[in-house]
Amino acid sequence: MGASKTTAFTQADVTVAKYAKALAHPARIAIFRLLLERRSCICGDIVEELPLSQSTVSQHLKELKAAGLIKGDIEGKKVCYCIDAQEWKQAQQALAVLFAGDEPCHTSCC
Amino acid sequence: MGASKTTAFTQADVTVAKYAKALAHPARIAIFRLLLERRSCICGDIVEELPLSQSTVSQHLKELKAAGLIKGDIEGKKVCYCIDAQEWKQAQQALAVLFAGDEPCHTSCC
DNA sequence: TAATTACATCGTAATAATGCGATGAATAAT
DNA sequence: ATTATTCATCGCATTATTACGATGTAATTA
Repeated sequence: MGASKTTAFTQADVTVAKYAKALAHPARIAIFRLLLERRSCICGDIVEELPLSQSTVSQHLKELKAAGLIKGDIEGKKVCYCIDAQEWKQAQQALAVLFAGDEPCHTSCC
Repeated sequence: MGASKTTAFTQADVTVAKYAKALAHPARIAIFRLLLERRSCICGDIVEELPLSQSTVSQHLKELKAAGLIKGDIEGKKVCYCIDAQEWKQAQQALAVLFAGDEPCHTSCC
């Protein structure tokens, strides 16, 4: 196969997995960090920060945009990317389920 | 290609991406949630909770184990899985970088 | 010992992801 | 108008992921 059985899972699990998948690549993490650090939006300067070709970076940006995590506004001939604050808050809340209990395992086995 | 250029990225970014990748599937999210809820370890009861075959679940467990997020201890003929508390704390810290600034974008473009 | 149970692994098939060069579209500069 | 810049998209090759049945392994049970 190769396609995940998204039908049979919880909507919440699918959502969390979607966000995790969007961040499941070093390049996309780097892009996201850039957009977090320089709170202001950046454009294709991202390409120069990454060891990837322009087309590859564009593709990673597309995936982040598909997940809803970032937005891209056209500014003349440049494009300005920034984090979608609302969606990112939703993502944080969805991911927060995994950060709940911080206590170790109490059973005998481990 | 198909292989990510892990060489040219920050070690931190590679690490975060590794954890995100491990959680980038609804089945693995479901497994992880199960291990969080029932704080005690579970074994192949996981298979009955998921709409996947035993071999597929075993593969997902393998990936979570490869990322270091869970451990599996053999108990007779059953195997007991649980979250690796130490590694999970490291993962939380690594992922926390993305949860830093919660202020919206201040520039003109968005 | 033989049969059963609980998992892991192998083999296979289908799909997705990664990366890049080439091309295209739109705006800015000359 | 022509050229250059910025970015997106297409096409291709390569590798990774997902899924499952079949098989193997180790421990338990009959």
